[in-house]
Amino acid sequence: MPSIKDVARAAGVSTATVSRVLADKPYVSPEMRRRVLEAVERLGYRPNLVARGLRAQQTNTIGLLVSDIRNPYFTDVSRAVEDLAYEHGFTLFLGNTDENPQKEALYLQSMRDHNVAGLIFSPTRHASEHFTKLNLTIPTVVIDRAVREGDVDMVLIDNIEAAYRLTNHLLEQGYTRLVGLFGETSVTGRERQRGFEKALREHNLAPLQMRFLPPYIQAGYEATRALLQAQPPPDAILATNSLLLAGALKAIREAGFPIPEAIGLAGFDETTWTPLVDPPLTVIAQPTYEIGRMAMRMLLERLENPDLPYRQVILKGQLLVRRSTQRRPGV
Amino acid sequence: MPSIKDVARAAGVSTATVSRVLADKPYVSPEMRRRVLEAVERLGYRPNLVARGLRAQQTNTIGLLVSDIRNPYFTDVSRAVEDLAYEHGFTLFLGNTDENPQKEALYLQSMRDHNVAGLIFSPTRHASEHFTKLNLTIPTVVIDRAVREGDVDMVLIDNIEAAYRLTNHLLEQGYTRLVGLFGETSVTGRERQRGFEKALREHNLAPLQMRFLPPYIQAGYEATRALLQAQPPPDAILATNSLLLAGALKAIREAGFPIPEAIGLAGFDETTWTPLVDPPLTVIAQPTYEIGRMAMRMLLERLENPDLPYRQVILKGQLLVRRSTQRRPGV
DNA sequence: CGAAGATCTGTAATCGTTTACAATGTATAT
DNA sequence: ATATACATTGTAAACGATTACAGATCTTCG
Repeated sequence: MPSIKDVARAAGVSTATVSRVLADKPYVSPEMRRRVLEAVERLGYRPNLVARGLRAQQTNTIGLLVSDIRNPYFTDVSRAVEDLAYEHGFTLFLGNTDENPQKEALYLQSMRDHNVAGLIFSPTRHASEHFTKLNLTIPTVVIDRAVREGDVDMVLIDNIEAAYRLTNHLLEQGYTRLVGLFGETSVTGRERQRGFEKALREHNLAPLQMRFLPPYIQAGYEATRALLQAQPPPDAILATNSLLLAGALKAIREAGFPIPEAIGLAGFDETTWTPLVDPPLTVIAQPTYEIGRMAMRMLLERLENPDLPYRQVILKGQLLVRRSTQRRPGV
Repeated sequence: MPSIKDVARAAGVSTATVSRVLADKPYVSPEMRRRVLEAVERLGYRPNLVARGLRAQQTNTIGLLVSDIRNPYFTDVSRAVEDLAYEHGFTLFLGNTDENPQKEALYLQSMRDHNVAGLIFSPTRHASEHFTKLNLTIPTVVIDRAVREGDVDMVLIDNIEAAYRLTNHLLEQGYTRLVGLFGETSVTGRERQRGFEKALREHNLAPLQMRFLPPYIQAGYEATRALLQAQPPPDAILATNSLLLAGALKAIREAGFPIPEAIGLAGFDETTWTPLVDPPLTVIAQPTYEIGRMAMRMLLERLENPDLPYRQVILKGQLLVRRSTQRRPGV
């Protein structure tokens, strides 16, 4: 692997000149430029980004920390972040925190140790104290979950409103014995619960049951299975992420309750399968790609201009009504 | 951010001693060790990985290059890779190549420029010549697609056999007018086609149609829509990845053909939704997590011991028979 | 013609580590 | 007591880039 010294020697110039040519600095004669470029070409020289990162005290990398890349929401977000990062010459560090504060802390450490230029991050519910210390140093955009302390930009959706809207839709369809399944690990779950309860309260109803669950299909499945045993059973289930939703669907199917007649099912997050299952599912679609894009754009802007005021962008989810909740009122 | 010099000063020792303590080298007196650790603790010192990477001429990073992280296959693989990387103190660079040889080449460059310790990589069909040059330098494990040249380890599944098995299953169920949808961008598609044709040939049948398509749901949807217009229409469709499979399902649904009676549907890749759609889909499940784990394990072993002979691990897919192909023969 | 300024190039310091080597002191063997 | 080995610590040179500074040359203009 040739270094800048090799190029300098081959071109018969100093390393300073090579560096200047490559950085397109002024005050380089055409002749020197020609010779340097020729040598670069001939040797196949590529600047060592590690060395550059050390000297410049900043790298062209950004860290993306999510709870689990397999969650379709984060898959899409990551893809958007990567696209924009690629376009701007940044490389992406990826980490899964599994909603584990300790893992989160270790990854935050690691990102700082690698001297990333910026961070896009979905913090766990008890965002580690490590985080608040860190975001003073590293420009950070928080996604998916609001965070109180710390100077950060945020990209969120209005969870309360979205859950409220979805719940209202169920109520309008005539469902009355509602059950809510929420994620237990992030504030997102809490917020969606608030929207759920608010809608019920306005209809003078109370939730039949509410469960806070870890983000696994299995958890949604087991909880739903248990809930369906109740007398009377719920007549609608709202699952606030795609994993719980998949689990709920599986349980309802197995128990043999016809959807949407005996029981309505609605949830969060549009995925490949929500329109393909039987029946197609009513969901709140989050603009995942747009969230990722916006987060990365805000990060780039802050890197450009660190004195920008901190911003909080709230995007709106979209209600996609499908057959899983299409029951005539009063049936 | 304190550097090793600050620690040295605070502890009243040289930087060499600090480094030795932190690296657990022998020949350090207990007293020095105590003082250094105390200073490290007090200052909150963390070694700068960029500087270390420069000096050591190797980093604790590895690159993961896939065509699209949103493909559930790669999502799962990446998660497995990340898990193992995390356990071993490696950080992951992620890149999407979009099956675009130019993007692939740029990312390979970038990974080398960052001096990654190793690479896990699913090459496009015309793996860039850049790749063969590169893998002489960087230990590489190729996944999903076999590659002829270059010294690399590989983790694959036996695509010919898997497609053969799946096709045979369709034939045993009495389907005779088979259509195959294959990925056009990787050798994987070609191999699966070979297995498909082999099974048909052995039954003295010929494929009704074969299509090579880009890896998008939309592509599978449009192709299937067109194919269903034929007279006579196909009575079974085999789609060799989850995206084409989703598209095919959507098209068949819309056209109103009952599955599995009028038309059988089978494909590759187990996902969240394949057992949940109507009807549940027969697929070849690839051991995605195991593939990622194995790839990372092989990479770690090679980093440990560069002189290992190159290995090719072939895992077997699992045939999951579900309702979408369950037709009594002769109906 | 000479001074001032602009242009071009190189020397050497620097970023934060690790480590070869040298220097010093201490214990052990003869 | 002397030679030898070993233990402990520090000095300084790398790793590969960028850049402040200075020196050299060339223009320009009064």
